[in-house]
Amino acid sequence: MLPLELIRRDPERVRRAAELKGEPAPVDEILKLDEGWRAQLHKAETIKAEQNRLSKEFAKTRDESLKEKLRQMSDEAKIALEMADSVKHELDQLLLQVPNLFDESVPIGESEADNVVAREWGNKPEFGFTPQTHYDLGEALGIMDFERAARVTGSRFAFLLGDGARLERALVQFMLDVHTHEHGYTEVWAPMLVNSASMVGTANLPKFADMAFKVEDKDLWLIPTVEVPVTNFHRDEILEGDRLPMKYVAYAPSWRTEAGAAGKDTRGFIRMHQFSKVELVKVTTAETSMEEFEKLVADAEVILQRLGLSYHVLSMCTGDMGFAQYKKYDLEAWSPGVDRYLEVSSCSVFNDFQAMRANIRYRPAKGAPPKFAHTINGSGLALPRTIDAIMETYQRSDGLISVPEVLKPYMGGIELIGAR
RNA sequence: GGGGAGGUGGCUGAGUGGCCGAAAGCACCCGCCUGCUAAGCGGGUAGGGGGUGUAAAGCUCCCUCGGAGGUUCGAAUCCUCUCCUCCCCGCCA
Repeated sequence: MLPLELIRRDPERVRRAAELKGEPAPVDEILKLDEGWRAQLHKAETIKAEQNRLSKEFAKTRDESLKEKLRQMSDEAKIALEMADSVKHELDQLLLQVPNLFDESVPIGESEADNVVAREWGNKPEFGFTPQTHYDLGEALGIMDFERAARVTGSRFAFLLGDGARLERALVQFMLDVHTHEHGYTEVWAPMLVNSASMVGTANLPKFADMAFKVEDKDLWLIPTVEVPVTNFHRDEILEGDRLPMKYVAYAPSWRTEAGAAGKDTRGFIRMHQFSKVELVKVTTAETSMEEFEKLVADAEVILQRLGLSYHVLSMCTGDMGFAQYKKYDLEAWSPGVDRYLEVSSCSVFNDFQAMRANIRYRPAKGAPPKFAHTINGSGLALPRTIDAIMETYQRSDGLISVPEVLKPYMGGIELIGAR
């Protein structure tokens, strides 16, 4: 969330950011409630101060005549504080609904059509035949099964089998190895259910409740991304400034309801209710966050480069970047079978937006007052579409799939996927 | 799942109704001392919010001892609920 103080001081800036993001922002209501809250709080605290003073006097003098008056003041103070609290509560709820500001470098725009290609890498592969889609290849080779998944669970789930399942496992291992050994991230194995406070911390609540699966009768949610438990790992903590940036990499499944995506990407291994993801998370300072963000994006790109996949980096425009993000890049891998780019990573910097919600702070120096941290995260990478891009890029005319060089050690040395 | 013990500042830990936002120790910071280091001596160091300051500082008030309620003029301390941790028993991959 944004600091109340910022909204007081510069409401116009907040309004403008919200407008360009296409998000509603209850700035006027907030300003009004803020004024009311402060007036009521002042009133309540005045009564409370007097009550505290007289109560101390009573402790000394034991003057019984004070007692009845104190009893009354106690009630008055309680009511006044309750009134202030209820306004503050309302105010806090509204604050959670205000979208983040955005960086100067973010392109202004309304939809995905306005996103800007920041850079491209690799050449789109040429085939002497018409390339097949990953789902045709996968079903023909018996390594992907959507039909049985629909029977066992429902739509937007998949079984991977044989070399397909192994490819998924190999990719996870490969990505984790690169990020831990070469990029200096600490591997994390995280809970896959989190409580509501954590969901609020990363801004998945209250706004995006319908995107996540909720456990019945419990205050637990299936993680829509492992970013949620990993970022909340430091919730309500004050970190030592010299330990920053904290760098984590976590592998976990993500669960999403995909509400609002009806009819979109219904074919293939693209938009699943459950998908694996290797996620990068950083907690850092205001001074270094933009630089650390660019480095994180580069760390994710390394995976695509090593896999030999052609991709481009999109700088997301204001209207397409989302509620909580301060700046965001999407990495999209070229998938010749479906003949389009598939999003395999989304990398965002949040400034202190999440940290304020999750109360993650750090002490810049010994004895200095704590400041809110900056949080960053990005996929490095999401599995299904990476698998799609590999299958489609490395397919052969006979319908078998070559194993990318870097994955061979992770695939037991096999050269071809689907060979029997 | 049953029984028991606990949750206090960066950490350890004392505190059973007002003198407590909190002893003591550790850690850390500033100063003194010392040829250097260690030791020693003196001082300082929780978080959040409101008001007042152009800002910072300062001053001042309010809140916070896992969380939410309650009793009381007054709660870290008493009561209820709840979450978490530890120990014993049972069950289980």
